[in-house]
Amino acid sequence: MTIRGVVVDVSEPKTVSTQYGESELVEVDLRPDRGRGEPTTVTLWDKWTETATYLEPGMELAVTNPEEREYRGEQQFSTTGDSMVVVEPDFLVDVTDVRSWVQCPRMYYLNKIGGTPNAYPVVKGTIVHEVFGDLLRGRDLDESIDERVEEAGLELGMLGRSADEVREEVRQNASAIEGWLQQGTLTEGDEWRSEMTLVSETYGLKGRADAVRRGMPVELKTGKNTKREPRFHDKVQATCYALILGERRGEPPDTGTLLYTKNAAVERNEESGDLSPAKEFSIGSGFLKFVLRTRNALAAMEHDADVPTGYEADAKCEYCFEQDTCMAVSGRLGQESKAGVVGSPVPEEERDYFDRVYESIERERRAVHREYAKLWEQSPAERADDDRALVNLEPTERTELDGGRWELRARGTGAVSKIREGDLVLASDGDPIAGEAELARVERLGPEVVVTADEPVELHRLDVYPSELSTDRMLTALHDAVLTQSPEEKDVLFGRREPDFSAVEETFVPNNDAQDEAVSLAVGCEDCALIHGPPGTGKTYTLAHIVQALVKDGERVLLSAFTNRAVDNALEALVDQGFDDFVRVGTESGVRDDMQEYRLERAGDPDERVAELRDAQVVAATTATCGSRIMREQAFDAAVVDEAGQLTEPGTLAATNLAERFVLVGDHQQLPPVVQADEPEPSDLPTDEDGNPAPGATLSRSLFQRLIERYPDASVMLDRQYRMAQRIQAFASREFYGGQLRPATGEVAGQHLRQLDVVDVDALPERLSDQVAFVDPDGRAEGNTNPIEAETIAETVAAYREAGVPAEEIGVIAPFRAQVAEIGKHVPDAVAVDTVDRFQGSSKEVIVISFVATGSLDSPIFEDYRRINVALTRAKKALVLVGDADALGTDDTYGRMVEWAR
DNA sequence: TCTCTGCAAAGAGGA
Repeated sequence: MTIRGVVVDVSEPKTVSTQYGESELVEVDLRPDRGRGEPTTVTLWDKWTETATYLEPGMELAVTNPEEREYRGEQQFSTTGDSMVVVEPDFLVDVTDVRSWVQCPRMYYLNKIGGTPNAYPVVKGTIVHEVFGDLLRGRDLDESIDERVEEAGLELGMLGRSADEVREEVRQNASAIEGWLQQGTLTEGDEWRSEMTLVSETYGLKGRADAVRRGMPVELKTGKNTKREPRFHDKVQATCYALILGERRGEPPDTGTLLYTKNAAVERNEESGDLSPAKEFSIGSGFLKFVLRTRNALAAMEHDADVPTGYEADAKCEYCFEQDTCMAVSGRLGQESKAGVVGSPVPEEERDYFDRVYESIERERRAVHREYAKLWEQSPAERADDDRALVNLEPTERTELDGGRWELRARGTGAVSKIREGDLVLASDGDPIAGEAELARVERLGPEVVVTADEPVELHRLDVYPSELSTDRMLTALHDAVLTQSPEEKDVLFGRREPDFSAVEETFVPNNDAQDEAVSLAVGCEDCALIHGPPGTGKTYTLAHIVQALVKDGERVLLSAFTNRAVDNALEALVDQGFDDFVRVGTESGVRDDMQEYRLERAGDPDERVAELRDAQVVAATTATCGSRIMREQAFDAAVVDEAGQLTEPGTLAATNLAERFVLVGDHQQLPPVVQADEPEPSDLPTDEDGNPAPGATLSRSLFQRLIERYPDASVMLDRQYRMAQRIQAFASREFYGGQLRPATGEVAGQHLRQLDVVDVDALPERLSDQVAFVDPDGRAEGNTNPIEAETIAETVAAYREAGVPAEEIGVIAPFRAQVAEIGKHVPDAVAVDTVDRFQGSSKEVIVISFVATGSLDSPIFEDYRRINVALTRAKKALVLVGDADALGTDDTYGRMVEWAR
């Protein structure tokens, strides 16, 4: 049994005499049910009083196996010898973070904001870990080493290491592993699992254990340790895994193993001590509790987004390898630090910005943690209608691939989910938490589901695997922007100076003034240029011209965007213009097939790989990839960023940090960045002098929008659109672009379906003969669907089809995923049916929009008018709005839309 | 019960 609730009060510690002598206690008042229940008191005894010192009202607390008693008619609880106390159990602490926290809380913080550098020990450690896994899977040693070193070609090249030298070093480490495996430690009955993904609901921990042998954790270290005992922080790490394994099995393992593989390379006469690589240690309940208290200290600090000072630990700073960094960061950000402070702080507005963005990112991190919680929130059966998992798969085939990986196949159920091909997912035997689960890559979806994974799991279920990668990368981008950029480079970001431009006389785009001005602005900018591209205005085409013009000036250019699709589209535009001297950085599954030939391979000869990147004049990658440790070391003259309106501030910074100056291309009147966290009410946000949210106070306001509002003179709006008929674009132009958006030519303005040879307009019903139509089907919303409306949509689509419009040229847009699925049942596959959000960026001759809502517009999805802007501007020749006129009329903007469409 | 794209990850060194 576990008592869990929100802390309302924490008493002062008291010392009392008990039958066992003096004991300390703290009483904590909790409200169960996430703060909704009646308050109850939990007494924390002895060492758990340490955890009480971090507790504050508002934090969540869980106590396992408490003693329950009645006191004056009230139910009270207290810790027992079997109890575990967990602070903020929903906050999932990474096991490696507990390890670095034990070394020094400030080291944890520095790692978190600074990211992992491309350092040789890290890269080598990774290779040795992979070889370890291969050996456990019974693979040939030499073959494994050759392949794993080859795979790290790019990283090794960046570090100036030769493959031969690395192979030799890895071989020495691996021989220690092999020797240990052969020592008889590995017997027939040994049960091995390598790289085990572990998540603990009870203790709020997650991580990947290097290996688990007979239920006991084995951690591999590529360093040496000639002491008898494993290093303390290594034991802490292994014990965290023991804690999680204990939750799964009822009883934690009593032994952990550390494998120090460099011991094998130490000369016996050089150093005395214990040279055996494998060191075992026993895991007692006291140690398990210590590890959990450490985790609690970390979680409590994260609750308030506090910054550790280093005084929390008794580590000696003068021996610390991070001392210089630690002092420099403290100095720049004005933080208190045990190691001391060096340098002077950055200006106050920059420190405030850092704090605000940091908090926004940490809110987002907590939202990702809640996604993890959904892994165990519901039983598999209940999840049948949940779109974050594919359940009830029937495993059909398991094939071992070259390199020891497995291809797993299963029969699907045809259910829809947010899982897509190429995604990284948790593949499991049906229970992703307590059962066998492995990280896997989705290769194919459909009637047959195909994934690849390291272990041959019985494929019954796939779950979305939440990732903190983008939050981590936003954080390092923030770090780099504030701490590594020069004061001059930061002036514009912090509103201290108007962006500078030098005059450009050349003509780049002869037949479109705004596009030409955009290219001139971009080429002449000294700081930044902002290109505002409404729907259909040729922003990708313009962007490609900008890249080419910069290249012609001898500049090294970074081309980036939020999505892989946008990056590849921009490259396609470049290829169309006859330019293909670029390198595409990204994962194989992310890059479109026709761009694979430009993709930078990671594997190969170190010198060749790194030369390919270093010598590239144009490098293209998503902003997430710009934050990777490889890209962070690249430098560019200019960064050109597409889809900038959909990027968070720190997301944008990941790209702009790498360049001297930047060009942002986007449209802040279309969809804003996707943010998972519930953001504070606008009234609760700190504001700037114009009444806008202060920079970075919310992630859902893009840097593009902030800068374009702050520096209108640094921007150009592309005002001529090549997509929509005049009649179709009119409403969007008026509502969202101040009437500035207009058709590029008379031909564009006068487009009509009758111009398509295959279409017989006379065959269309009267109400669909105009370019814009409104239909009220008199439907009824049922949750997020409206079946009657879906039928009307299907009839409308059928009418266009019968008149000769090809299915490929018809698109249907709905606000909700559920309605998308409903409509999908009634229209041919070739008709694209999708949510507004996923339709952004594409267009069709005919667009039919389903509004779903009846009676009123009470879903938050209708609150952001930018969503209707996107929906209405996808159509070229015909647009049909299908919805309840009364519901739409309850809102002024939607009401005007109906008036316009009728 | 609102919308959702990116990413793999991996860690040595000492008084």
